[in-house]
Amino acid sequence: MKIATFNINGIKARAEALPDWLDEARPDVALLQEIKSVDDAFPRDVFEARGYNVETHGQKSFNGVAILSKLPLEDVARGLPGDEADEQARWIEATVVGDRAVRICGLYLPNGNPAPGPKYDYKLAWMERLKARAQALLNTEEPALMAGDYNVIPQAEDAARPQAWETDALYLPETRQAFRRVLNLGFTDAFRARVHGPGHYSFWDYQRNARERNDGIRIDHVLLTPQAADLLTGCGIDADIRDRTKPSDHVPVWVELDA
DNA sequence: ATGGTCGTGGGACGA
Repeated sequence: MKIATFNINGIKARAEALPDWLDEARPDVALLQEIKSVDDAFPRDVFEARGYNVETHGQKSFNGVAILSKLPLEDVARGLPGDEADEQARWIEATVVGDRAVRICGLYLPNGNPAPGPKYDYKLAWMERLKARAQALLNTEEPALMAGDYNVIPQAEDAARPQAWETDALYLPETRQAFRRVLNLGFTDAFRARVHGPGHYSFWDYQRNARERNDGIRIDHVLLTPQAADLLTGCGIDADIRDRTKPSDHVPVWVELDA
């Protein structure tokens, strides 16, 4: 089962690039972030025509997440638990039934800039709620994963110029600590389990020719429960997608599970 | 130090 996460930065703007990537990469499951669309405006027919089941959790103009799956989706849930007043569409999860059932969560973690400030407070509070959901997933002792745009640069090796991010909400010590607290519950960063060293990024800013200079950061992650990590057979970043016509500023990150 | 680029929606705001 191939599962990919992709921050598409607007479904309308990716009307060509997203289907093209799906046809090439052929993921069984694609977790999308920043669809920037309400549910009714999401072009689900484009994906249903390719054999995908479509579940969205949209919002007008901003945020918004979705799951595309060639396998049946069960028990779909929208919204990260822990704050009934939170109206931002940043979390969707479902059980994907292949050879085995896998609980799959798609997330768009708040950016948090500028820090300090209310947006950074929201980011840290959101990460606390994430930790609670993560612990609940572990407690099931079933294969599960949480994948998406974490807006977290975990370590210096995950940025081409880490010094440039020192005061940024994506790399502040408190941000990285909150991310480690989730990992330390018992999750595996799928990419780092298989690929070591610097130079592997999932985001390049549109500005300052960041892609041409490979001035990137690795902020899109797939975190696996131990039972999912047992099934891990591959992981990759489709960096070349960033060089296509009208690309997102993020690229897909994928895992292959024996499930 | 500043501004540089996108997307949404049709003006700012978010990233």
